[in-house]
Amino acid sequence: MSVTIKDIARLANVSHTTVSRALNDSPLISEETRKRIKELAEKLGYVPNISAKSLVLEKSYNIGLFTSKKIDNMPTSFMYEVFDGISQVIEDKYNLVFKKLNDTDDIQANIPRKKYDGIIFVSVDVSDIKMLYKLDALKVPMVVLNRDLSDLGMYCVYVDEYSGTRNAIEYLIKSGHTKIAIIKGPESFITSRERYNGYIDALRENGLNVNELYIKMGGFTPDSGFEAMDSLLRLEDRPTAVFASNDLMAVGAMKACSRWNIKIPDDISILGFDDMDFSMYLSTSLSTVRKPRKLMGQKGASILLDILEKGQVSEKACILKTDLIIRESTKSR
Amino acid sequence: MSVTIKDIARLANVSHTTVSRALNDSPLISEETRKRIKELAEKLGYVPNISAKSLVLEKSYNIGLFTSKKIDNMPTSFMYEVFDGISQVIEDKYNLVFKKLNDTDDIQANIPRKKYDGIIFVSVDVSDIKMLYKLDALKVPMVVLNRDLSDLGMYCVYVDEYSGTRNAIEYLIKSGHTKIAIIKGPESFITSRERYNGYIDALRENGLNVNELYIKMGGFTPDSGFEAMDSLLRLEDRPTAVFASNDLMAVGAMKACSRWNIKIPDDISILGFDDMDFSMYLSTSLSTVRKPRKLMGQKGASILLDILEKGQVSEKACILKTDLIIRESTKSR
DNA sequence: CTCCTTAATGTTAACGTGTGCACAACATTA
DNA sequence: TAATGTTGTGCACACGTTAACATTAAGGAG
Repeated sequence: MSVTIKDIARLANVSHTTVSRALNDSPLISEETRKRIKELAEKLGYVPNISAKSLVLEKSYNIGLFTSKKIDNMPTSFMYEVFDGISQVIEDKYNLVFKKLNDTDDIQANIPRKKYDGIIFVSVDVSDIKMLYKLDALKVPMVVLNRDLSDLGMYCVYVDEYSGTRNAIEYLIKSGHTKIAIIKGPESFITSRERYNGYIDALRENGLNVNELYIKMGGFTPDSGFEAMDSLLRLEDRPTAVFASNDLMAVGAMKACSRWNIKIPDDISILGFDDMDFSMYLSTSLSTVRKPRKLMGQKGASILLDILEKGQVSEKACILKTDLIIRESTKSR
Repeated sequence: MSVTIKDIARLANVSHTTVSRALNDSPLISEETRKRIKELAEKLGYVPNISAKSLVLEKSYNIGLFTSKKIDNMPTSFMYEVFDGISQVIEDKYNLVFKKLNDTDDIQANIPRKKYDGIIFVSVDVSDIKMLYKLDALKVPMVVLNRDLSDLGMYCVYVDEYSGTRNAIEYLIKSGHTKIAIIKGPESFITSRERYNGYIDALRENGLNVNELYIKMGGFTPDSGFEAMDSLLRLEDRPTAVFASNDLMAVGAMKACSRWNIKIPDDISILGFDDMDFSMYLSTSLSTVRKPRKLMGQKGASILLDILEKGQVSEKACILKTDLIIRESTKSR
């Protein structure tokens, strides 16, 4: 049996109420008793019973970290890095409870109000919106990561993928490329769309035509990048630069080039997105757009903590910037 | 305010005890009332208050997923895949609470007994043993992943990295290689040691000398693989095959080769370990040893669930096998 | 009809914590 | 000196649930 405030109370010759107050730094208690009780508690190795606290305070000390099943189509490291950032900020203040949700899941039944003091939702797919609405209806403080939903009044932390891509494509244009292809990510992924829009706008606003033949579908996996690149290389009029919507597809694309005996970057430039840990060390190191995944987790967590502890937060949305990293896989024309 | 068993009791004209019994399928209740109460509960959208349950049952419904800070030196996808396997098995039965521990952390204070019904510890570094002893002393059911500690009477699920490596090296030997180098992982990592031992024994038992010059240190990162390979290529008598203790270092090693204009696999064969999602799609696809990371998580979780729910489990240790995947980066002599 | 057994339900207490209210001791003001 | 304010502490209850024990009703055996 572990030590309770009643045990401490008995030994200190006070009521358990006094102990409770002393340990919670209530102003109603004299400095002297507070010190005495705290020392005693420390000595006895007192640890508060979370269940009892939860029951009376209507707090669970749980933070739900949710995402959709679609996350399985993302590179495995993505979720972990976000996660890592979050848990760094949360520390021991809350339990971080991870769950993959289906949009068919009954959120009302499985995510009861009482179970989570706050929610961090990592959104990857547009269809997540259904779940987000349901979660929002629970009236539990929530922060959405990886997607801009400030219009709906939700707190969100996301990366400006549009500008990130646009800058990258503009860099290629400035380097003399005019025939620039894109390998898109999964149709329904938010990041895919943003990156695609950045690509399109960069071309348009620099007076370049959008060539439908240069737009290929991919699935964020190396093999889809391979296939897409393969079909680009079959074109009579090949592009001189290819933007792969993520590094994993860029790897596949590079492999296709090596099959066709196409030299990177001499024959074709390749640009990725994400900057994964291996990207710098590919045989031809990959130029890419670095996305601050861990930082996104940290920001999201600290906003949620602000809401939970201070009851308010300075701004509804936090937008993070990417960095363009130029390595060996891109070259001027 | 949410619905409680007392609310249901009032509406059903029974005592709250009856409701509790009905919902928990107690044999003390008539089939008829059980059905009636359950329907009513469903209709009212009753959700049990976990805190109250926890308080009286002395159960937290939390499972701690712990690892050491050293995990940061592992490829980011490793932890996530293990994690993913675990949460697949745990489902909604427990909360999965992730925490990185320092060996300086006061485990007695931070991981109180009551807080976790069970613990899954992912061990990467030999020094983790200190934490494991402390955790074991809490007398909370625990399963250790990625390491054999059955000697200490702990439940464990791990991969036979020794045999995996040994088979891989023997494959190289059978392919005619005699000058085989290794790029080791971080000195204190358990997997590094197992893989190294597999390498050494494979050479010895096949009558090959162990050449100290062919043993290089690495840190499981691409750049360390690059450096190690670079120094191997400076040798007068170069190896004809290199075993990189993980795929990330293999990537770095391949880059070093491309800098030296060394052709893989014609001049040198490269073999990795892990089989990461991109390994198959490197320009020269990587031969490697596939490690069932997700499966390890699943097995560990199901053993823990058995302990928690059935009170016992068939076997203390579960050993998983690797697969040797031969691709383009290795070639016979 | 009485006594005993059994099945179904109710009564009450308990888990560990926080809080509204009451109260005592003491200090301040008029 | 009486009235009022301030400070520190304790009492009793509440939170939602389970469980030991008590009670009731019904049915069967004598």
